Amino acid sequence: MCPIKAWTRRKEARPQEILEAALKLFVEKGYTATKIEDIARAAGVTRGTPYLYFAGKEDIFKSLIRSLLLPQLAVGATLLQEWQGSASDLLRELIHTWWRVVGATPLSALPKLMIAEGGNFPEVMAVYNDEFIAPGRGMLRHALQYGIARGEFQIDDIEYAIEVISAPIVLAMVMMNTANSCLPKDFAAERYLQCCLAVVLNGLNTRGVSHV
Amino acid sequence: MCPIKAWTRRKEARPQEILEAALKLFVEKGYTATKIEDIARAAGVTRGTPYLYFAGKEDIFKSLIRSLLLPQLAVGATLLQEWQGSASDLLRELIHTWWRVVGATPLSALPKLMIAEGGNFPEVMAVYNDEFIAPGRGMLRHALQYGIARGEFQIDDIEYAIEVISAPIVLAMVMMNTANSCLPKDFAAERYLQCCLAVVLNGLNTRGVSHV
Amino acid sequence: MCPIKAWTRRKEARPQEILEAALKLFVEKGYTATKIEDIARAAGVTRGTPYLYFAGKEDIFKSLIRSLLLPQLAVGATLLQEWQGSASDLLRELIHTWWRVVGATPLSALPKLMIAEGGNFPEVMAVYNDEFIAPGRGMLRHALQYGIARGEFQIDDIEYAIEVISAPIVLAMVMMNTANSCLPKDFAAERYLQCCLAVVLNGLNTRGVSHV
Amino acid sequence: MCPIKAWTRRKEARPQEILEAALKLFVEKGYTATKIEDIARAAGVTRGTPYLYFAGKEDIFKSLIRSLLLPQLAVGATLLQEWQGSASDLLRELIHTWWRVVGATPLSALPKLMIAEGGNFPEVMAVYNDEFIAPGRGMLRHALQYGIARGEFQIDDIEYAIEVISAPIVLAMVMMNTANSCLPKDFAAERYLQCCLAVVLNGLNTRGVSHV
DNA sequence: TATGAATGAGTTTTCATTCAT
DNA sequence: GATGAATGAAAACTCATTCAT
Repeated sequence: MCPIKAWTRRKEARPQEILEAALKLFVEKGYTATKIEDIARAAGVTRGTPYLYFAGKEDIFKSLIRSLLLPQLAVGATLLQEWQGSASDLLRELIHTWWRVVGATPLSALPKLMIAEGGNFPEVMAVYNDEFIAPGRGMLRHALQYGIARGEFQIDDIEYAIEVISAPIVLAMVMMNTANSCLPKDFAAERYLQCCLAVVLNGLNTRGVSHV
Repeated sequence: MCPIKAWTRRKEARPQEILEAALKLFVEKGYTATKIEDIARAAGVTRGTPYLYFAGKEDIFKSLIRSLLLPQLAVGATLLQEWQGSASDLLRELIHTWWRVVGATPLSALPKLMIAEGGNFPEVMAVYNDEFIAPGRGMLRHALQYGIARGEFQIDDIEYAIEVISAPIVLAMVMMNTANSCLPKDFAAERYLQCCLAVVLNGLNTRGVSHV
Repeated sequence: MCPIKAWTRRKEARPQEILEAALKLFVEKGYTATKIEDIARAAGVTRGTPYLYFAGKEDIFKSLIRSLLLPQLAVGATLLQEWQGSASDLLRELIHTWWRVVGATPLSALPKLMIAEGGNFPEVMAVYNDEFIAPGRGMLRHALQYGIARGEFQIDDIEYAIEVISAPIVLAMVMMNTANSCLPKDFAAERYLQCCLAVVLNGLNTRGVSHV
Repeated sequence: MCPIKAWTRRKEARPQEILEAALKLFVEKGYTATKIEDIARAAGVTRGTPYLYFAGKEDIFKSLIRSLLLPQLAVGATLLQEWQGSASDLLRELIHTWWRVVGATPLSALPKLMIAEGGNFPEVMAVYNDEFIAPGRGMLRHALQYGIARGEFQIDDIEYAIEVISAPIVLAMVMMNTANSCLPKDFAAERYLQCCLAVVLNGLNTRGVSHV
């Protein structure tokens, strides 16, 4: 009825600020456990303000995912088209690009978000699968097939291999967004990717020696 | 009054039934989004009954994690102590045992549960890390060190390697508990593990040939 | 979280009590101005209880109208079928019956309710028109046509006459449900109906004398 | 800067436009269900503007009623003073004047407004009764007494007769302001008034014949 | 004057928890 | 032990009102 202190800033960045606050909290506490007022406060506004820009909590969630997903359309697809070198290097490049474009950005929150909340938002899950997961798998698939064609890779089961190769990256993104996760302290992304590629490309076994 | 009184007193597995129902729903919808009444109905009882066995919703969650975790203390530790063969075989054995004991049981729900809800239950997270993650990592670490000592494995960064190797298994467990996940249809665990071990042990590169 | 004093009564009459409280308040203050908590308190329960029986405020309103309307199906239709006497007496009988069945019961609240809120509930309005207004008009129409056929009534415009004849009754019902209405103090329904019928049947002009 | 500055300063009919918009919406949806922003938009201004002219929503409502009521003071009182002819004709004249001055103008919205909202605004209701209803009833009373004095009318209960005679007019005004009302399609006011007067003056019974 | 972003009190609605039966 | 009606604290959402521009 009688506001004590009215707004001082008026930005067109408001919606973005709200989405950023929401992302942080949804990732941290989950969708249902996050209160609108938490989001509002984290965005520096009051209870009613988010409703000026979004229809409600669910709309905030969906807009959030959408705003994360939209810029992702067609990323690094050119990388694959033009590649001339070895499949190993292509895979290295792909993984590093992936991390730069996804893992080291707010996008890295998506996997955790969708693991935790996807079941409650089937349509959002479908969009996520179609526009984020599927293209990513597609690129990996392309690289693996390229390696097989060159006689460089030997893979029995491509679909499963895609899963195996991407899992360390995905799980790292999840863990980076999880407090008290079991990730080694001072997680160094670069070294982790190196380790990941070393295992994936060469395996643990010492080169050329079969201990089986 | 009525001498028959066909009132088959419900077995004392009541608490267990409630926990099972709760596990299913917590995994499916998340902790906060799951209503006590949902749990009660799924367990075939009414709203008030869970409170006869548990102090409240949070107690159900904690009891649930505890009941999953407790039987796990010291599993397969003997495997490691007595192993005589190759490190590759030890790793194979370890992974398969892990899947049998965890992946193919209700325990497989734990990772998703803790990813989604761990942030809201730090103490539970701590227990999970201490009693589930740490021992698992410990066994993997042991196997890797065994392989290094035998000159069989070459690993620069053991802690990261542990993460890389376990990620495909963990993520598979997560996906198995996620509706509309991106897992390939008709996921065949056994073949997936094979693929996983093939990559981890030998890498993608064809044996003995360096394309780098 | 910790109810001080739990319920003492537990009735199946609860929904009815809530509807009665709601009727009183809706008529008194209007739909939007009536708070769920008002209804709850007037029904002797607390905020949450109405939601055990109704989906929400709108459902209470619709259920209310429905519960008022349902018993009305086919009322006094028999009166018309069997009538042998004069049309004047039929009209007298009809008006008195109408008052007894509607005007002197909670049903008398309907006209005011629909005048005030019908615009916001078009479907409810349609039901009200179809099941309450239309049958009533139908009976009046029948009586007037009966009178015309007998050469007893002379009416140029039946539809408008129906309106003219029913208006005093309807408006009386509205006013009876309006605080500080302009109805004469100590409104005596019986005398009002007499007056109404006197005017309608004989007009104000002294019998047989034309002052026009 | 720009010398043209085609910024046609909005006429000072602003408050009037706001009241007109408010009248339309209050009648259509009710006071509480009408949002200030609805009114503002309908008046072609924005949320804040009504507050430049009115203290708040309630003030808009009261100003509205006042602005409708004020011009009504002493309307047609002269008609009564100077009448020389028959009482029937006086009544005819009165009813037609009433319709012209009230029924065919925005004033016709008043009855519905007061029926729906009067209970929440007792002071407004009092003003309405004193300045609108009472004078109207007074004029009718005067005409009826004139007719009785002339031996032209026979009326047992003047106050009730006033109600009976005015009800068709009042209810017509209410219905004209109600969407989906049960009024016959293409309501023709003039014919309705004729019908009304025919019934009121002569009754339904054929002249001079008693069927009772 | 006019705007419209922001506020925050007030309502609706949900649901964990209690307790008479 | 079990039930489920009822509670009431808390969360989602609305909207009259304010005020910097």
